[in-house]
Amino acid sequence: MARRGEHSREEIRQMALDAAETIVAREGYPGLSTRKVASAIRYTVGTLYLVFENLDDLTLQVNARTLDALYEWLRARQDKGNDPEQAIFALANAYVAYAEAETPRWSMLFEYAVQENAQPEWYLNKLGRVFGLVEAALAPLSADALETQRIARVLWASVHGICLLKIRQRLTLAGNQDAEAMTRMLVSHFLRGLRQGQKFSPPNPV
Amino acid sequence: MARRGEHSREEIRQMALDAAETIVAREGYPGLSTRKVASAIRYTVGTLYLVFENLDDLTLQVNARTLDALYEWLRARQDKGNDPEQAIFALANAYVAYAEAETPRWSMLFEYAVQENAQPEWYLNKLGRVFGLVEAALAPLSADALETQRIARVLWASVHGICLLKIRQRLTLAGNQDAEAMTRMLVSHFLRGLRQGQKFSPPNPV
DNA sequence: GCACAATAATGAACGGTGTTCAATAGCCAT
DNA sequence: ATGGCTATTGAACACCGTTCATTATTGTGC
Repeated sequence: MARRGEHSREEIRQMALDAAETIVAREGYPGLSTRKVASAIRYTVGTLYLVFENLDDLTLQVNARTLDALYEWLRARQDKGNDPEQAIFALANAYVAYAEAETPRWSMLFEYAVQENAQPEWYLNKLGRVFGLVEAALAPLSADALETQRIARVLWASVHGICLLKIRQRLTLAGNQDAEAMTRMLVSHFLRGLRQGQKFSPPNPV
Repeated sequence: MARRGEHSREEIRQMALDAAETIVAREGYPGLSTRKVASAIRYTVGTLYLVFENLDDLTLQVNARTLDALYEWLRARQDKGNDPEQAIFALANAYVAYAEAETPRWSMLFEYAVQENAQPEWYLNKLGRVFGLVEAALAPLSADALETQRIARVLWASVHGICLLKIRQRLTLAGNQDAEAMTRMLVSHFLRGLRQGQKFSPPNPV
């Protein structure tokens, strides 16, 4: 038996999350199991259930860490110049690069099917923080904050879709163009269309 | 014991796929199991393994059926008018509508993580057929078939990304715009940008 | 009509999974 | 030193995918 009180609950939590990340990195999300995590941190399954509600909870917390890591990754690669298009390119490329560099972790964000969409608010906030980076880059293009948010959602969902295609299908179906070319096509056309549209309509359309 | 030869292999295959679809519709992909399928068709697990390689194989064949159904769904809702933008809108809305109407089946297409990307060619062909509809709608916008294919891939990956956001996050993060508004924003800006870009560069850019 | 060979179908067995909770073992205060 | 408190355990339960020796049923040849 592990010595009583050798680790605090919080220490065990961190150890478990570390172990889970290692397992996911090596075997992917399907390879993650309570028994593997428990034995990796030299505790038993029972102990895990004192710290996590269940495997879903553990999964969500691993994903939360991934969102934090992704946020920092994107922030470190931001283009702080004045050209919004350049800034968006930089973000999109950084996003695709993260998905490539940390494919299992990144995949797990979406493979873990959220039943009944019960993502807690703190988790949605972490997601929102990532979207916030996109909004910040887009802000110069629109005076309206709500409109900026909408544009950011649409654009980022699209970049994500391309990223999925790259990672999951290895671009078999993408006519051999790479993800960078695809995001460039998407972003440049979308932003050009956006600017053109604004020329002929008020900046805050109803 | 089921009477020997009561059903042909092919009949058992179809019964199993029907049963699997019902289970997925009711409980989602995670609820699918060999034992449930077997008991639904009043055979035992062993028999399933005479007809399918394993559960992955069965899953892939369910997905193949979904791709066929999706193809027919989209084809039935095509806009055969002359306006490519209208045609793309119609396809995008039909795609989102299918995802809404058949959420578990649709989700399963992506929840089933293809390890090592071992999708067989016949499966990729079915996927390609769906993309083909998008290409056909886009064809009037570009003389170059390869370019059309690339545009279709980018645009459809993007529509898919928006669709994912709608289904998985219930648009919590999309600033309450609905998926139709998002796809309209995406498609209209993207296509406007595309047309504008072509004004200033040769129709077949190098 | 009967025995037999061929084979369709079975289901127990194996090693895995998430989850629970009575039992236990280690620490602290007395 | 002892007893109580509780952190930790791990066996138990109900599931899972997969295999394959066994069984049951059939059509065939006599």
